[in-house]
Amino acid sequence: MKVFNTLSRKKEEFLPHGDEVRMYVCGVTPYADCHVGHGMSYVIFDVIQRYLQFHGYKVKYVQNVTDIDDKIIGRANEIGVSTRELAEKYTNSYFEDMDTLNVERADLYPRATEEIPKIIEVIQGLIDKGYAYPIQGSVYFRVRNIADYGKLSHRNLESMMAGARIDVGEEKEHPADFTLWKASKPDEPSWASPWGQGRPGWHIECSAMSLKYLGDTLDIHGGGHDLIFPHHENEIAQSENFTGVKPFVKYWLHNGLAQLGEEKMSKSSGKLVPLKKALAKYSADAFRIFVLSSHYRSPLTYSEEGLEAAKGGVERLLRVISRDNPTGGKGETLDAKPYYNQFREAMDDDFNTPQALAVLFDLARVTNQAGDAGISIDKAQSTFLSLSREVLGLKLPRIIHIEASVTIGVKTTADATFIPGKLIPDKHIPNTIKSRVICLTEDRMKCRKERKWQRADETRNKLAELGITLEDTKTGTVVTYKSIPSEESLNSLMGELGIAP
RNA sequence: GGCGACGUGGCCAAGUGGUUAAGGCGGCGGUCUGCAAAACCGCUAUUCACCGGUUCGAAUCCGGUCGUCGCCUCCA
Repeated sequence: MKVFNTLSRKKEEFLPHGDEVRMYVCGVTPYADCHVGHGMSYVIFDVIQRYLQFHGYKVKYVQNVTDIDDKIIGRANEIGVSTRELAEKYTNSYFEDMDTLNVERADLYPRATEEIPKIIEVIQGLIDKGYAYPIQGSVYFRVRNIADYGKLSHRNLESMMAGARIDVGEEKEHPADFTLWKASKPDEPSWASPWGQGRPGWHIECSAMSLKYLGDTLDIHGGGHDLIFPHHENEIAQSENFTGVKPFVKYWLHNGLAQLGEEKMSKSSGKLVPLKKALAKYSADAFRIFVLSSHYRSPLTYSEEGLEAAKGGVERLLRVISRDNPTGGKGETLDAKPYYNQFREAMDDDFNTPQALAVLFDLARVTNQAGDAGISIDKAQSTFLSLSREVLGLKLPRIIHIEASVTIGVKTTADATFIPGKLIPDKHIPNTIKSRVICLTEDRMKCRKERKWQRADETRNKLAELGITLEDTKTGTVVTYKSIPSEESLNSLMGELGIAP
């Protein structure tokens, strides 16, 4: 298995140093709702984590929550709540979104505010070794002493100075020195430290938490491409010089950023789409397919067209697993092994999910072909499900067929409650609605039997207008709810057709 | 200014030296169907931004041009 390492800018053979992969991914600063860029990033690392497990690795996955920083303080003051309340609210919102997206929980979500002792320990250690210095209640990292500073972002101090965009803090020895501990103002949340009341700087909590929970060397450290500098660069400086152990991280993985139009999606630019908004309109499966159909290191331009395309793809996948296995067929069974192998090969090559998806769609086609030809597809379907659900984290709910009745001599399979774009679980459809729809469906079955095509088509069209599609198959009619209609609308339709409720 | 990434069919997107350039969405034609839908079949890039070069051979390597984006400041 090969992964692209930002540090070497090369694909490298993935060799974790223990029997457990230690993985750390930068989490959120909970001061606002997530946008689709966050969704993209966490879906990607979710798939990476899932694939590692699928591959047979044990994974210990830690993700931080930076629940104290300038933005949290600013926002909390703005709306008049405590920083704790604000962070709590948006941390919950984050988990809500992750659950919607079917993102598996990390093993641990340490909070910055709960790790102050470890943070102080690391800062003190750095001071003791001469890598940091306190001034007026704050502590700064002394970048100049680090020979290999810039190795991750592939830049050096001189070229950074040439950019001339670095603030020259009066207190700092060098403009590139960064804050480890920030002296607090009287009205700000603060913690006691050897340097006075204050709070952690931005980068230090990740070093402290990863060292505490995963040890001196991580196998994987992930995050958005925008974190390479300064965040991850500074983490390396802090961690390696505190522990004296190199490397701090074996493999640095960075995902490309979500873009809106031609620009990067970010809170500061205001160019963003809230994740909740996207997920109100599109299913988690559609979102995941959208994200995974481009390579994780490439930027991804968010668009409704893209989501629509993904939605269409989900529908195909959904139908494959919802097919009945042909019975009384030729006794042959479709062998999905070659597709399984190709899928693994794609994922082994730096998590090439677009390629893996292509394999899945190929498997979808041959499965449908086989099903049409009366060849057994149950093995293919289970391979298909395992790859799409376990590895890609798709939900792919099976369209369920419920035997409604056989009153008219034709097997009626009603129900089916899922739509590819947006999921409506069966249990969310009221029985009063279901019974009316079944009634209408049975009436239509009768019409079809009596060759009253016009009336049958009319029922189908009217139901379609109400968000319910009917598909006639050899074994019956499959009903799919794309939205839940009102009882009145169904009553009036039944009235028009002269059907007693 | 420094560093980096990218430019593949109508849209999205794999492929990075050698079979007919994956896959999805969309479109067109067909099979099936009472008609649809779904599924399946066929067609939809002689060509990979442009110009040169290396090579027996390049979308893939090198040089240049144009265009887009990212980081260098908070950011997944």
